[in-house]
Amino acid sequence: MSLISQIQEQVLEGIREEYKLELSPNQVVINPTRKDVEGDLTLVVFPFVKMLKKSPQMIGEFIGEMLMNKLDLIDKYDLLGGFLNIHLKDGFWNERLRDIYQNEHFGVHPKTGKKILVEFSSPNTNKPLHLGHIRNILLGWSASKIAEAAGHEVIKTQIINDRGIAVCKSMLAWQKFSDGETPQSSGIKSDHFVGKYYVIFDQKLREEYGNWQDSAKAKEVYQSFKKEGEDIDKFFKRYKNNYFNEYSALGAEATTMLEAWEENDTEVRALWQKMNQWVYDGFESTYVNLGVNFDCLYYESDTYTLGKDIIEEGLSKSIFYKKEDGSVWIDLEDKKLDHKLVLRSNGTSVYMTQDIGTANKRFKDHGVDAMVYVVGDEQDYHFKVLFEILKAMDEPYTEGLYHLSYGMIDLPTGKMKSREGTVVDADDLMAEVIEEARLGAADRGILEELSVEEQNEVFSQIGMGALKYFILKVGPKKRMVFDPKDSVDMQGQTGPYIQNAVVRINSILRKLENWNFDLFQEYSEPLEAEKNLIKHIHQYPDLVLAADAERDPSILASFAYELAKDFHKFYHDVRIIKAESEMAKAYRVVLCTAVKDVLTKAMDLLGIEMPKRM
RNA sequence: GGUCUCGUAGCUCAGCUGGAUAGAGCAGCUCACUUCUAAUGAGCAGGUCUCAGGUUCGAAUCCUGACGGGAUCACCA
Repeated sequence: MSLISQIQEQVLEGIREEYKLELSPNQVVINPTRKDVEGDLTLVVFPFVKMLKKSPQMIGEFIGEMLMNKLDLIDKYDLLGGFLNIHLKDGFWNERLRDIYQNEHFGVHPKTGKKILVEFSSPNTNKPLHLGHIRNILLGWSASKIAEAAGHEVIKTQIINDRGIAVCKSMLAWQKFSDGETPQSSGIKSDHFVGKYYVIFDQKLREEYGNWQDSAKAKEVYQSFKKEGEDIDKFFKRYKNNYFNEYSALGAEATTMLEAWEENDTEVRALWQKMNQWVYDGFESTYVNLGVNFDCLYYESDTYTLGKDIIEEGLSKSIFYKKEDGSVWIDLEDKKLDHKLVLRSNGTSVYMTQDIGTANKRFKDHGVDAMVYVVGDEQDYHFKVLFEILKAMDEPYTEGLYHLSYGMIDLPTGKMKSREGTVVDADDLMAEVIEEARLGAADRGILEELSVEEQNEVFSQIGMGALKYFILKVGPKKRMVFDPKDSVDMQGQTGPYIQNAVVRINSILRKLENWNFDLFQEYSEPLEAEKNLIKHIHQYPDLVLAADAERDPSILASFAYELAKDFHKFYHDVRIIKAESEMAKAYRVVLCTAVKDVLTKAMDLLGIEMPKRM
């Protein structure tokens, strides 16, 4: 039981005995004492004033005395206004430090027996990964690591959107315009190579569309479909998708190719496999550089027909209803959502159908207790509907469904738009931050004794640390602005700042010649700065649970920063190797080691590695 | 237009289920390396927490409304 809940219990019991009043733990508000006030924990007395009809002073005295008598770990208390500040005994903190130092599983919670599937990344196979994917991947990875630390078994997965009209666009463009060029022959990274043809398709389509706009047919279309007062340019901008479907030769070819794919045409399938393999090879190196991997994969080409049987089942149970045209719908008005299509009138699936089927398949495959979908917030509505449908179907896993929704990333110049070429490419971005780390290190010339390989490893750890921290420090739900200049920053609240704290500790431990662990026990009056660090570290296991419950890595990002900050200050103010006594030295070595271990663990849950030196 | 979401310092962000004087970083201005790594530390300056009501001992936090961003409302994925 955590310290705070232990005290809460005691307060409840005390009030029960004295006042015959039954309260719940969340009515007893206990916070860490604010920095500028003496004490360790603060109990807010105000809520009791009304309930007990006594003055804050009297209640505070009562609770303070009662806690002093019942709990051995309390040194003293004082009352400031309606706030009861509790001081814990130094011995208490020293014991905590020893526990933390000796427990290599500190912050790793006992197994819960729960199995969680986390889906993230889930790219389309027509273009390379970009900054948006990076946020998704970092969140998914971190949420997975946090869930593991919270004691759950985690299966990391992604659904690869490897089929559909977008994929056919790249394929068709390559077939028509490449002259047989390959990633090997062109020297372009293979996923970028495929992306290039996706862009080419769009260019050719636009050319074709532009020419068509001068035709008589186009004029006719404009006249009959334009909105009141809409000028011709605006109209054609809006009409592009219709053009693609109804008039475009390229559009027709792509659609034909999609149909051929669905009919298992050998040639089309062979092309599809070849180009998708290029994409997968490219993705793989991006994933390796990001330091992530998956336990299992789902492919949309396998799952896109799933779900129809469940729709049938739902129809027979009257969860869905059929319209006259044969299309199938669900009415979610009582859930404050509207009617939603789950099967087209021609009997084919929509996105929702697949997702229903895929959820069931995953449950059958893995028997999971929970499924987490890391998907951008533009799909909030989709997931609300999906989860409601699964609940209506009374699937056994619906309690554990969670949409880890995150906000889009904006650039300082505005939104990322693939059409306008403002999308930040994942590989380019990583190369940039690593290069920046290299330049920073070159200035300082501190890595010279390392081999080239070791140096490269460090550059990559620092650069990626900066990038990952920059993204993960922001709460997932928040739309964030990504300024490339700031993202390579390595000072202040950044990944490298935290890494640097650990590197400084490494340096101390390297230079340390002898010290005696037994003397640690004899250092009985720790400094405020030392107690501060212990208090800080002590919170870590609870924060892992909080980060898991909220599915919010930024909780740990803030924690690591605050701890590193306290350590940097401590390092500046207090001698460690040349401490005033052997006892103090032993104590501080233990403390530094604990700080280093906890920082390393917290950052590991964010997917950030610690360099040996920097 | 309906629904959802966000609005905190010049900029990027913290601020837990309501609690003490709203915090960091960046940018700006000072200062500190013969010391265990200055990718650091200390300081100055920077705020009507978008606005208006309400709930209460107490509101950046909860409720209502307005304003301003964003998302979404396809037999697209």
